[in-house]
Amino acid sequence: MSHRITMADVAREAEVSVMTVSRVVNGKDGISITTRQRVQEIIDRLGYRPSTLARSLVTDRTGTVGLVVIDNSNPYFSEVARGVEHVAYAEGYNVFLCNTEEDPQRELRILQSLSDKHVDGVILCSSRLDDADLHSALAAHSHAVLVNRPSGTTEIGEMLLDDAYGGYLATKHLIASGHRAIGYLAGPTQSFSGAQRGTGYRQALTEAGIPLRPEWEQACLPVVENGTEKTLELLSDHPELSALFCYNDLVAVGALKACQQLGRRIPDELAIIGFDDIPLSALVNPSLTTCWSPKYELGSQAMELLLARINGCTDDCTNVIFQPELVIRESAP
Amino acid sequence: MSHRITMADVAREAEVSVMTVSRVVNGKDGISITTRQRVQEIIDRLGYRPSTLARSLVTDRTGTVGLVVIDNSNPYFSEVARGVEHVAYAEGYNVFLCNTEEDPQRELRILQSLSDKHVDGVILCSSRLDDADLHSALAAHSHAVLVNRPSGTTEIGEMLLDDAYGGYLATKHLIASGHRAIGYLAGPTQSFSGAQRGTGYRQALTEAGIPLRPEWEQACLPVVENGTEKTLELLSDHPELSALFCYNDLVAVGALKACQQLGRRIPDELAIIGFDDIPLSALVNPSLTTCWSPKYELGSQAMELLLARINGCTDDCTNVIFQPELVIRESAP
DNA sequence: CTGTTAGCGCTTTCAC
DNA sequence: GTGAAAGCGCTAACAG
Repeated sequence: MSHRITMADVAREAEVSVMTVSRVVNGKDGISITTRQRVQEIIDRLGYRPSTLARSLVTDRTGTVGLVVIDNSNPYFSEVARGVEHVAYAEGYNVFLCNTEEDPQRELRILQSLSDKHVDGVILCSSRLDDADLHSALAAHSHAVLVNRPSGTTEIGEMLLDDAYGGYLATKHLIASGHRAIGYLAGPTQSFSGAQRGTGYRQALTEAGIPLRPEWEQACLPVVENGTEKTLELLSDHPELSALFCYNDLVAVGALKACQQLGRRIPDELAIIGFDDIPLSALVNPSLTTCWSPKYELGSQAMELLLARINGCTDDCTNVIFQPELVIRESAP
Repeated sequence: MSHRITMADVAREAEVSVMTVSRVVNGKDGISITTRQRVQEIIDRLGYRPSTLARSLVTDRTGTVGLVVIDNSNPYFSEVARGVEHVAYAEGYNVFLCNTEEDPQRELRILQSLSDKHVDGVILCSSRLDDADLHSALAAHSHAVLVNRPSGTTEIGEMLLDDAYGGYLATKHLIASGHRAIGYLAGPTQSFSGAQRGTGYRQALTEAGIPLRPEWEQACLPVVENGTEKTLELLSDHPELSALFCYNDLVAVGALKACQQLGRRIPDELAIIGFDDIPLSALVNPSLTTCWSPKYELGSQAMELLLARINGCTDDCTNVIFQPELVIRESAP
């Protein structure tokens, strides 16, 4: 790398001032067509590219945003990320992808580092911070959108799924099939969606006149392995369970494996419902009944909303609540 | 956002020069212990954070890197990305994640935008650019590491898997099981790994004295759906095939589905081997025999190598070639 | 239409 | 030990 071409280089070559070059670069008017052409020619010939760094220092805009997720190798998040990246690319933005790995301290440090990098905004997906930490960390950011969690303030955008309704739908489906002993593998304790889905689950039971049994609910990590472990525990403690509603599809696949180990047949000896409808759920055997979630849209819309806010939109840049849909497959027909 | 605290603010409050604050912030010596403490106290009290933007403008270092992949929602790439992000985080770097979506033009534009953002380096995973475009696009970057593709120059780092050996291993395994009519679903035509795996496939056949049949090789997109389609085509044209080596696990799962449609039993009526060993391959039914690839390590090591190069390492910052390993499961026991 | 001046927030160099 | 001056590459505000 010898020397990066600067505006001064172009200006010298074109025998104009730096300001004139700046005007051409930014397509501002108030420039004679001939100068513009001459400068543009030189820009092209020299292969000049403006330094976004220098520009950012004065405009206070970087053309970057941060996307904070739990774990990009989880198919759910990688699909959300794809949605974000897709609209970011279309708008000329670049996105910093950061994994919190379920660690609130790490999440805090990430938010800090993104602020240090002067991102124009952040998208926080499934944050595991408590309200106080969340709001203080977000105070350093001019714009933010929360996915899968309400913000409690109009300062922060939100992109939500009606998780409670999803839990309700799933549980009702199980009840309609005659199940009354239905367990819930509830996901991480700090997960807002996990709590909401639990609300829907309980509402469906109550509506059906089935008494709630707290011991049928069990927290778990949102990964296959822990799904298997917790299912084994739950079924060992409560063999009477005839159905299981799972926090997400990964956990549900874990439950599937547990049943295989136990020789318990699905759906006859245990019906299982997952959540998210990741591609995997259609590919396992038996295939998974699940609640569809608009993963890609959650991401793309979150980015749209963030952009709207960055560009000064206030009222009509509305938050969105998506509705889940039950996808019926073999594990709970 | 009212007003971001700057060094000048701290300097004023501490009644020292900006330079002194800078020294404290950067831990440089040549400062009395008392001044250092006093300044540090004020930094903490004011919550001052240095502007990486301003710093970058003078140091020419941004603490950011670009990661370019085909599609982050492909489990292979999302795992590579996790590896990259993990070591980046540990070293205080942030990573821009970009999807090319198999589009060379888009890949070119992405590389351009990353250069505009002054990233300290880029990691290009499974680039689909031809050599000329690749090298001209990389000329704008001070440091680069290629994953899954040789660079042909010591200027650019490389992180490789011995793909030919993987193809050889897989094919040999099938031959050892008595197969002689073995097809190859070869992946995208511009894929370097696809070509290499093909080389290994052919070598194994030749060694076994089995004549090569080009019509048994078929390009395909590296996704489930196209795997299904191309398998249906291939089996319809060549029903004599008794085994199939697939570019990656997604294609192999696609082949699995094709067989289900056809009522062709696996592995008895068609043996299938995939590549990469993504989590999915152990979860489908029948489970997939495949070539394991060190996805996370490919990412983490690529980032380590890039950092070494950024930090001025020249000779002993060596490229790495990983060895694949055959993972035998049900689809080709 | 075009140029000049100032300054974004920091580090580098050199002086004291 | 500490500070003053200059400048990284650009844009905003005002002149002319």
